[in-house]
Amino acid sequence: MEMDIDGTCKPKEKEGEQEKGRGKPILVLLVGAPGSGKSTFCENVMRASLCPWVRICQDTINNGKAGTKAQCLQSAATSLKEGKNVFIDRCNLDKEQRVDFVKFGGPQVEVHAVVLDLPAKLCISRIVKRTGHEGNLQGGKAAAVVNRMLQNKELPKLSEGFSRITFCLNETDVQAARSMYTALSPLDTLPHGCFGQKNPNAKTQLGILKFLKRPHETNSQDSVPSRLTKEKCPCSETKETVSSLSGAASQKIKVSEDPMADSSSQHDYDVPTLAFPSISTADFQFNLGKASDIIVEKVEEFMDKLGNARLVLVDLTHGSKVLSLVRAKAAQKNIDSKRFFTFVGDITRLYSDGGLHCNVIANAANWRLKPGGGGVNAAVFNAGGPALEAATKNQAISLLPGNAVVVPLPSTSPLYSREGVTHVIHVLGPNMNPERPNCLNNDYIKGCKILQNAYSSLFEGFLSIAKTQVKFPTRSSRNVLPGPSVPEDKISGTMTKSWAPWVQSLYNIAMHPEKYKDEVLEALDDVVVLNDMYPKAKRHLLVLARFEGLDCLADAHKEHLQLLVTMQEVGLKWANKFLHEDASFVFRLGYHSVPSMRQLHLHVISQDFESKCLKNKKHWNSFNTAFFRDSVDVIEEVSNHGKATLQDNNRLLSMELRCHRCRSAHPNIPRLKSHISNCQAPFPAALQKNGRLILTQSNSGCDP
DNA sequence: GTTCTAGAAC
DNA sequence: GTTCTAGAAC
Repeated sequence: MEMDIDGTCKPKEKEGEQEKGRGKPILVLLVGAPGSGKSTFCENVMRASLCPWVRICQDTINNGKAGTKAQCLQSAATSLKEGKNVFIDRCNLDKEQRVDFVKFGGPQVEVHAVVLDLPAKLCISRIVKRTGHEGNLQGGKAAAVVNRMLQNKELPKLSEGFSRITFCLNETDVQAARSMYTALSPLDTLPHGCFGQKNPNAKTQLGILKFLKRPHETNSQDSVPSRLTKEKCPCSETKETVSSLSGAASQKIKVSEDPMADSSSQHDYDVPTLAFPSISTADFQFNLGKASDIIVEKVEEFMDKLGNARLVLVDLTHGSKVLSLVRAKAAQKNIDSKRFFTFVGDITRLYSDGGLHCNVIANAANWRLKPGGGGVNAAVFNAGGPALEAATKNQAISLLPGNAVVVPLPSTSPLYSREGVTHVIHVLGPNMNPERPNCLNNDYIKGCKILQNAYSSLFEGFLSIAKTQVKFPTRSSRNVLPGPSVPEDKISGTMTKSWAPWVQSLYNIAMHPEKYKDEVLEALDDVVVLNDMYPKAKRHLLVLARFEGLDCLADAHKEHLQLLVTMQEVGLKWANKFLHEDASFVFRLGYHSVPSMRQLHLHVISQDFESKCLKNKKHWNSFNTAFFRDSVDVIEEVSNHGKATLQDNNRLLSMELRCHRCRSAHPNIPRLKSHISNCQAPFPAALQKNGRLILTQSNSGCDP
């Protein structure tokens, strides 16, 4: 169906219908994620409309604070009785949330929906702007929440009881709908039906709307008054989740679904929260009384260090013995019930099912850190998906009882996107079950100690995350050695930023190669050798410097000369090993002028560039322009001038694509790749000097 | 560093 | 309509 701005959007003016339509207020249910522009929509209509409109916003209905759905319903009833039109300004993303409002419809009231089905990206960017936080964390959280909400969205249907539904898929649609409701006079009605829904005709419709858009209309983002941008988000639906701690009286925590809703203090969504299961009491058959003692004792010990962060003990079942024991003991000790409480629910669905956001969850892991088994471990690995498995493997391959390992969760994991979990901490507790490995045979002296250690490691792991989530770690560890200080703005200012998490992996490997046995090919005192995770050629290794504070080539100075030589020697050794296996290989050893990953690393790369990981211009040019600094040249420069020359990255990385052998130019990556797979031209003369190319004697015959 | 995706280029 | 790039997300 098409939205016909010129025709149907105009109010009908037939006399008979006027009579019928008169005195029949409209209730418009806005449907959309946070940041979709619901409040702005209402405000704009209300400012120019001749009708009496009331905006009922769940976030402000309670004297400027978030209220309940019931309050919204009550207020809507009153306004409709007074003959006013009503906007219901809350997310209303599923049928269940809408049904009570639709019930207002009937001979006295008409119920419409306006669906702001805008791209998630746009909503997220608005939320980030609105909250004034430019940081990655806020953006990431907003993204996680909006994505989660949109994943579960249920678009309204006429069958729910709406007399009219207007779908807006972009800003133009929003404007059209806005003008339509603004133009509505008290005597008008709008045509019934579904308008603007995405369907095979959607493209035609958008075309028409674009065409109809008047030239003087600015886009709606510009026309948003600034006071609105400060306003809180309109859509929270407050869920009440029962959790209890303080003995007899069960305490309710309110968790708003909308992370951006303003509350007097910091919003729940922003509070670092660890959800953890009771360790060892299930399959490992640890005594419940002793375990609950240890939980409370350890929680108490960590309370002082927690700040505003929270700990939540989670169990799947109501009437869980551990939970009630812990509740009673915590109440006895007067532990702050806002920062430690218990929760009944699935630890992998705390947010989606229970409305409780926990950015970190603990897993009662097995010693192999592998999926399977049963209980919490199976559930967590299952929910985390392959991304969790891979990320776990990155951190450790096994765990001893009493220890914990923190695993940052990739955004590809459903636990991240659906639940907003950024880290999983695997914990291994003591085992009293003779059927399971490392059984302690009821030695509770040992067992208690191990369980205490397990909780200590868990909580310490959580604290380390909570701290970094407040702010990114600075590179305070650099420049530990005496020597010339390194200017912070190394090349075009790109290196002054804090290191984002993904940038750290090489650093972690360099500092703790023993934790990465699967990846590391060779670990020496000064260097670590590993395969590049995304090799850009048949053979592509990295030689990492094991040196704190040596993040990139710009950090390399005279005092690192010996290290640079060692890196080259080790790189050569591996290149020669490969040449021994296949004499047709040709290698180059060198550094990127400005690397993407932290920790100085030497690339050892075969010159076939035959790899599906080589995908774009930047990949190619980073190995085939002056951006790539040959190790031999770097050593010479550092030796002579105390530093290596670095080349401006932007220009070089976006240069045209040229074959590294014959220097012919190619329009795109696929064509280049197809060319280099056949090009047998000798390498350019400059590359053949000074040992920049590593090849066998017999292969060097291609030299003209 | 990768992944995702809109829209340019073909 | 399909392929490819470039920018933004993480």
